[in-house]
Amino acid sequence: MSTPEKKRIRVVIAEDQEMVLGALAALLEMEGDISVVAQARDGKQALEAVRTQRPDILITDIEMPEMTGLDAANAIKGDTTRVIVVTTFARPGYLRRAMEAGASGYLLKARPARELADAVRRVHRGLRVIDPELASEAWMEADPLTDRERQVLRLASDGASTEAVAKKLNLSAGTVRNYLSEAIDKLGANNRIEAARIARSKGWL
Amino acid sequence: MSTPEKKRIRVVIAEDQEMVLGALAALLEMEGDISVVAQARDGKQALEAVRTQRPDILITDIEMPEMTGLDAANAIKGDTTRVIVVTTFARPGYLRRAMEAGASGYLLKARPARELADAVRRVHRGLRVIDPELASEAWMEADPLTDRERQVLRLASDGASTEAVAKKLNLSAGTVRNYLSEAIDKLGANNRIEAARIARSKGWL
DNA sequence: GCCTGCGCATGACAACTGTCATGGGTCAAA
DNA sequence: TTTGACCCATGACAGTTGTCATGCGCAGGC
Repeated sequence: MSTPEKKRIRVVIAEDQEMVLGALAALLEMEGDISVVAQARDGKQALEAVRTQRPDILITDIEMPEMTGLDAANAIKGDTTRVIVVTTFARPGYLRRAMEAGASGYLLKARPARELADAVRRVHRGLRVIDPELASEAWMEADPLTDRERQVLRLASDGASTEAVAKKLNLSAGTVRNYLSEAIDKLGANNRIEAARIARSKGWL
Repeated sequence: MSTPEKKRIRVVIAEDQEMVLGALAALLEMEGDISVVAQARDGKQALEAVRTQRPDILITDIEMPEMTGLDAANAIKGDTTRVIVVTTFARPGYLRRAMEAGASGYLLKARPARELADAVRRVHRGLRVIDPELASEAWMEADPLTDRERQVLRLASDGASTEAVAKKLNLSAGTVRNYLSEAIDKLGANNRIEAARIARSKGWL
């Protein structure tokens, strides 16, 4: 082979679905200028891999066990390794948090496979890559919920009764009802179920 | 290359996330004995591809727009094309429905990437491939819900009030409450939210 | 220092939800 | 043809949920 043998872009991939992880790695390895130096199954593994491999780029999913990709991104903020978040979800809250965590890219799994390698190259060149679907301002919509409201809503949306939520958080039942009521109001919902659905769809839960 | 050039196993892949679709295709194309003859983004496209390409094997995701992978499997039941369902979810209801739809394989995306090609070969040889995690009898647990109960629960779990569900289904509010009550009882839940969560986790919703 | 936002609480009322008893109808299988 | 499963309905009751007014304490911004 007469490959010019320039230094390849060194990449670590984090993704909790083994099959997808392997497939994405195979995809990137096919590119002559990219090398996958480690594969991680969760956020913690991703962190370790970044610390030991010092890759140019970390490609990470968001929803993973142990530690989310967003938390991992936060942990390596300021590092020389740049982060590209690759996720299923077009949620404003996710994008916002990714940006706050210093990510250089936010790509949806709904995009064609070839865009991944492109994104790697662009980010390596110092550019930012935001999925076009998410690029508009509207997507940066701020999360209106307070921490407590979020906590309460999360538990309630798992099916816990007001009473059960109160016990778990050491609050009075009335207080829990107040928080839920506020959350429902802020989200323009009619009940806790709708509120949870809306919050989740925006990436606020 | 001195490839013996035997006939390759002809495969169609259906998966709604473009990036994953492309990556899986790349993964399989790397195998010398497998050829991806078409890529589908939803169940309808999968059906068309199977009709026109007459592949040996259809690899399909379940949750897709237009038509689920399970429905697609049902539609080509009896065909010479064998079906391997590849999904994120270890839900008994999904496995059961896949089997009833005549699928030859049920594989989780949590499995290593190399198992996909293995599964393709085994199924091509006439074998069945069921993910080990799903193989036990317990997973075949039957869905206790009636059609109406399922419908009502689904709508209610989206946040619709009893009244709203009743309107949508042209039922009286009381009837809806009865169905929900039965569903909650059958699933051992304490309220509609928990009931929906349980049903969903089993693949019954 | 004063205001604002947040956390937490209570009480009261109205609305919604879950349960139960009871009864009607259809349809398929035994 | 009888039984059983499913569909649909009503009414009544208790329990849960959502709303609102009101209040206290605490921290950060101005």
